[in-house]
Amino acid sequence: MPELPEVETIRRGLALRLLGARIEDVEVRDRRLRVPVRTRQLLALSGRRIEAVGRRAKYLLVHLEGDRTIIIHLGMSGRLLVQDDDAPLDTHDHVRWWLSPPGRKRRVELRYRDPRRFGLVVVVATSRLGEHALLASLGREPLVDTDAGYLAAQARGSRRSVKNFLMDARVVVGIGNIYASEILWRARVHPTVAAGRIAASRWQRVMAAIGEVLEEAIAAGGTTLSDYRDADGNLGYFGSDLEVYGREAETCSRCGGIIRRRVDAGRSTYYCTGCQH
DNA sequence: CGTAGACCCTGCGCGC
DNA sequence: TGCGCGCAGGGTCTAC
Repeated sequence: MPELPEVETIRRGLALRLLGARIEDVEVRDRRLRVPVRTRQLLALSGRRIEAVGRRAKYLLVHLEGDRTIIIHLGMSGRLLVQDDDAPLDTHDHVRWWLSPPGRKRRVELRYRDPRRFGLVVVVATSRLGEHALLASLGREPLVDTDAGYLAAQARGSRRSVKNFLMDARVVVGIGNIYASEILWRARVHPTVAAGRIAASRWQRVMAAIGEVLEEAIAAGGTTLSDYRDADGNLGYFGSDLEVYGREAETCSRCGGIIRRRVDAGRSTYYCTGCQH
């Protein structure tokens, strides 16, 4: 479901509400996520405070005192809800944490909900976070490393499509199916062009587009399609700002061309036939 | 080796 | 109203 801007929006929401909170209790209702939940490991975290909420790629990192981090990935349909009282349970509420925030009487509940169960909740030692299999081979953070030369170097000799290349987390993280289309529209690059055939000047455009599209989406609070919510359960609103994604047969706002959709390996790609080459 | 495609799972909207 | 189908934002594995 979420791409980098959505995850970053959720991270900020969690940090605002849960920093310094102490874990009081945990309940695992369904451990069958992408990586099976280790219930006893999660239960063993009771009593610890949340020291920071970080992010690497689309992984949320809940750092606890005592060298423990909970890695949370939302997959396609995952949500994290922060609730002040016991809201009605959903069939797909898999993990519940009860937390006591500093200076507040009532405890709050953090709830992990994920109908498709493509996400995960994993406990690791903070000191060995970077070595963990989930994180070890991830590529660069696009909002931190903004070096177009790196993309050009990684793409050298590659015949795969530039859209596929941008979505490869070993190269650069956080770019999913929606923003890959949006970024390439912004850069005026056709999604099926071979990554290895893109000139340095065009990589500059692509890199700039990555930063702009992701930053704007974060500023807007994350894209909304069918079911996205931020940490408070509010709808994001960047969805209406998407230029090509989901706009098959509509008119390009830049050149008046027709927006087309193509499907590769079951994933839709949207692009303008007029101004992307 | 690089790359494309299948697959994990559930829910939703659409056409009939 | 009910049913079958296609589609969905991620990541990993397999086969060519």
